[in-house]
Amino acid sequence: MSFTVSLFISNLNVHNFIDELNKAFESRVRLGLMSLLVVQDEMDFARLKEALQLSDGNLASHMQALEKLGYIEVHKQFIGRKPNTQYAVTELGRNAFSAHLLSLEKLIKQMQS
Amino acid sequence: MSFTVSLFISNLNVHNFIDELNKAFESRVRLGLMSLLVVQDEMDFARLKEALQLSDGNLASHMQALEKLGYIEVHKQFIGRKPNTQYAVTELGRNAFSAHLLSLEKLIKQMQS
DNA sequence: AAAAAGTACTTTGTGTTACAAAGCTAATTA
DNA sequence: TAATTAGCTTTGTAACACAAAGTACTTTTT
Repeated sequence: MSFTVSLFISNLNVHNFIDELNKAFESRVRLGLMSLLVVQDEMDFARLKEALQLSDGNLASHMQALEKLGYIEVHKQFIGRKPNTQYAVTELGRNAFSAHLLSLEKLIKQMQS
Repeated sequence: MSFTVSLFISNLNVHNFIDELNKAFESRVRLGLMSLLVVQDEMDFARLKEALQLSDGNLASHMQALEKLGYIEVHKQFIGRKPNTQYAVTELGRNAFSAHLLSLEKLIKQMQS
């Protein structure tokens, strides 16, 4: 009897952890982009593209999605006379990503015990 | 100069971690299914469906995909006179999932340092 | 005996996503 | 003047997720 109960709780836990995960960060690319931006504070289009081996269009659309969610900010400037687009994570984005990693971490720890 | 070099290495690392992640386990549902099966050894259709709040069709198609990849096995039986389908993770699945979690863990630790 | 419900799907349809490839704009360098 | 750079946008395709409905067979309920 207590066996059944504990199984039920364990299943519930998994469900909760899963629900805490942020859909916006599911994909490997998004995980990579956020990881880089959280650490680097600012990175431009070319550097991100190079770092994650993405096509122009693919990177642009991922960034657009993250921007629409308010997770990153775009700063356009000129370096010398060349256009340059810098991306930075917002406070909201930083918090959301932290929460996501924390949920992942909890899930992983749950698995290891 | 050494600053530039260390940045380059850091970017490379992220790229490597991301590449190690298994596409099959990207989605929250897949993560949940595998987590449950790794811990529970065997679970049936109804329990999985209940635990993760999935529709019949959605669960069936996820399980089919995981089975096709060789990550889970299906055991059909009768309990009393009712049909019952048990799912279990395979050795391959267990290893693949472990590797995935390990890569996630490495990525997270990288972020925290 | 007939109707309802359980078990585990399959089928169908829809909307979302990922992504590559090509096009585009405006400037810059060769 | 031609090619390149920078950063997109557009277009098209294939994959995916998912709900809802349909299916087949059985069992339970009435």
